[in-house]
Order: sequence, then structure tokens, then C-alpha cells
Amino acid sequence: MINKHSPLPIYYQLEQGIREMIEKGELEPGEMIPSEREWAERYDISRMTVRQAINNLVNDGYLVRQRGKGTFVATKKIEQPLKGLTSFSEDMRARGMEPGTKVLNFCIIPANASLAQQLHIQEGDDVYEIRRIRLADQLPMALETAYVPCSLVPNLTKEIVSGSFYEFIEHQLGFTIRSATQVLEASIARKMEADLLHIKEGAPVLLIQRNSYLEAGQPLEVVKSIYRADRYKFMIEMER
Amino acid sequence: MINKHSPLPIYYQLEQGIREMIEKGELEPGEMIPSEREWAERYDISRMTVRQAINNLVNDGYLVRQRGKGTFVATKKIEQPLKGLTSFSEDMRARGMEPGTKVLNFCIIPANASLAQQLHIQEGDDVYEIRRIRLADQLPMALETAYVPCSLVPNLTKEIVSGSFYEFIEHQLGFTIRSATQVLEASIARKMEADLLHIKEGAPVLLIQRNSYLEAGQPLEVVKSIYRADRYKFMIEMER
DNA sequence: ATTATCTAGTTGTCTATACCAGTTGATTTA
DNA sequence: TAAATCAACTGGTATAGACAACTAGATAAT
Repeated sequence: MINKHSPLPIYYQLEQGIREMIEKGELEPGEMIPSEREWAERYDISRMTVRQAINNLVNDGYLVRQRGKGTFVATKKIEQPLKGLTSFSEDMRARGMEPGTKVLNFCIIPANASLAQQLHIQEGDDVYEIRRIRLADQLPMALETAYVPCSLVPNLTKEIVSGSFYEFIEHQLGFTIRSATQVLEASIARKMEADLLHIKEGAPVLLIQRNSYLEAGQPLEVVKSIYRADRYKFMIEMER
Repeated sequence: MINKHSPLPIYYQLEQGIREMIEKGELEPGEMIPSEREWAERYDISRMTVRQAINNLVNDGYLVRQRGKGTFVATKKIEQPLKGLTSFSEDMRARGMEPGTKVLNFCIIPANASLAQQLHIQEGDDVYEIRRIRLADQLPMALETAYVPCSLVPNLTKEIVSGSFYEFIEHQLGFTIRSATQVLEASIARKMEADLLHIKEGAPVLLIQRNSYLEAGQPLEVVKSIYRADRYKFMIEMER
């Protein structure tokens, strides 16, 4: 595994070797790998050199160190849980409520500078503006305004957005949403929003902006939502 | 900057010191920092020890190495939109602000039913109750109440929680936080909270409850925070 | 003037060694 | 039997030194 006369650094050769063993399953998750001193002796190299290899693998999440015990193959590769990346409809069903939609407005407008930048299009390009009230068990839950480039979805209709937009995107168009960023912020309801959500002016609301991206990082949509704070909590699980 | 007889590792002291210099602007982005040999000579420590400190800062995105030329302050701080788990201190630093803490209250109380259930302990078992004001650039950012089982951290002191509790947990105790759940909710500030946060009664606030778990799923803490909505947005990135 | 070389600086790699600190299980002691 | 001690492991921190690879600027040779 180690060639001292290779132009490649020794620590790098060892690092690659161990990584390969993990990926091939020769070292199983949770298994203890040979100790640092053992590697050093086996290949007649310095323990510090072994540490450099192992350090890199620990930083990459392949290995976990435990002082006094040993170094172990990480049980889970550092991967983001896809939890939380759900549509409004799925979200509501998961909460045991029946999702619903009322379309307030469906039109095509030219993108302003901010939208254009976020959607990776030119300022002035056509985008759909979709304003909807999202219901849960027939009661208002959120006010939602979505912006989608017309070029991506040329044949969008008001009928489609009356149901689940995500289901249409994923099942009819075959697009896959790869990633999303969400920004959450607390605020208080203004008069118009309060009326639509059936709450009082000044009542707390949760603002959520979601930007969704397809495979190659292509932006699909920008969605700004206003949730009733008395009915909605945002929950997220994180692992590392 | 370096105290050789401190219980804290030398490389760690240096790492903190350099990070501070960057954050305070004493070292500007793009600027070359003193060479490894220079640090070593200045504090009479080994160059390898200096390298360990610098390595960590490079991994954290604070510094960039250039072989043959030197080591430089990174031009752009990697904006890490809470991709993983970060402490309040890390979070604030990532936002370019200086974290701070003011301990309001530090005491031991018996766990009520809800806490006991969440922390996997018996009702009535001792837990620390730590109430702190978290500052960002010397201004109140959040009001935080943490509950930690005394059995897990028998020797917690007010001094420790005046700094970064997470750093203590991970560095001193060797615990690793494996996962966490967070629940976010919008609300409005009550009188007392408003006073402590220097905002008006009725102003919007973001409530965040975080439950953190160690390796085997052992609950470490329950933290309830109240963030000023005018200063704090919660951002999350998701992939699948 | 241009080119080549040298030199002094940087980081990168590697060694051999030392001791500290935590874990575990065997051994001794009470 | 139970508790305390010990010994042999583990990774964590730190040292001093060596040479390689690379960079930039000064110097020498053409």
C-alpha cells in the first residue's frame, strides 16, 4: 500500500488506502481500525505521518477518534437528512391535517432585479407570480407567493397550481428538486395579511422564504410564505 | 497570547488568538499573516504546534495557505448557512458578529415532567437551569434558557457557561453532539423579555427550542431561545 | 538588456521521541 | 466478594530537526 519512493506523499497514500478499504467495505462502519502505532510499525513510517492521514479522514467524516479507545469507521457518512424538504401538502398531511389551496392570483410579470438574480434569469424575463392561500383542515394556514421562470415551465395553468405544484413538477415534468434554502424570520401580520389569514393585525407570523434548485443548481422557484404562528411551528432535525 | 502552563493546549490558544485577530480586523482579508517559523519563534513553541493551529483555521476557512509564499487571511468568510450544527458563538461569528454572553441565572432545579421526558431522566432529578442573554456585537440578540442534567456534567460552573458551553462540552469533556432537533415558532415579546432584549413589548421574536443529543441518542440539553426578529433570521440549506 | 543563477524566504513532508490523558481488563489488596 | 491498584493499551499534545518544493527578488553572467 505504501511506496516510500513514490512522488505522492506517504500520508496521502495511506489516506487513500484507508479510504478505499472503507468504501470497499473491508473496514465496516463502527469497526475499530488498527491503532496509529500499528500502522506506523506495519509500514515502517512515523506515527505523526499516520496521524496526518487519519486527521484528513476524520475531517472528511470517514473516521471518528475516541481517545483512549481507538479510531473507528464512522457509522454514517456525513449526509444531510432530506427531512424537511417536503411540499406544503406533504407537510400538512404529516401533521394530520388536510391540505387545501385557494388561488388568489395567477399571472405573468417581468422579473425585477432581485428575482432575476435569485432565479438566474435576466431582469425583465417573464415569471409566473402565483399567490395562494394554503389551507389546513379548511382553515387558513399560510399566505404564499411563488415566482417561477416561464422558460422552465411554459405551460403552467391556474388549474395546476390549484393542486400541488410540487407533485406536478416532479411527476408530470420529471424534474427533481435537489436542494433548497430556507430563511425563517418572525414578524407581525399587517392588515391585509391578517384579514386573509383570519387573524388579528399585529398577531405573530412566521415568514419563510424558500429557494428551490434542480439537478444542476438551476433555480426552480422562489416562494415567500407567511404562516400563522398560532397554527404553525417549523421543525427540523439535524445530524452530523 | 500563549500560556504554556495553561491547561488549554498551546495550539488551541494560538488558534483562538489568531481567529480573534482576524475577527477584530487586526489581520485583514488577503493579508499575509506571520510565517509559521515566526509564530514559533515569537512564542518559543514548535513549528509543528503552530501548524496544528493554522491547519484548524484553514479547515475552518479562516486562512488560506500558499506554498512558497505564505499564509493569508481568507478573503471571503465561508458563509455556512447552518449546514450542520453550530453553537451560538459559531453562528454569530459566521455572520460576522462578535458573540458574547451575560449570565442571568445559574442554578440547580428538579426536573418537571416535561423536562424529565425530554432529557430521559426521572422527574425530580437535578438539572442545571442556565438563563443567559446572548449578545452579538455587544447588543442583545437572544434570551436563552438551557436545561442540562447534572448527572451528565457534574462540575458545571457559572464561569464555564459565561463562555461557550459547546466548546466546553466538546473540548473539555470530549462529548460529541451527534444530532439535534429544532422547533421554530414566531411570537411577540412580552414585557420582561422585551426589556432584556432592548426591544418594545409586542415586537416580533423568533422562538427556537433545540434538543441536542450525544452519540447514543443520550439527550444533552434542552434550550429554549427567544431571538430578536429584527436582528436574526434562521437560514437552512437542504439537499437530498 | 536579457538570461541564468543564486539566495533567502515560504509552506510541505517526514522522522524519532517524549510525555500526558483516557480506557480497559487483569491483578492485587482489603 | 468488593474495591483499589496496576499495566498495557489507545489517542492527544509537543518538541527539535531535517530536507524538499516552491516563490520572489537580488545578483551575476551572457
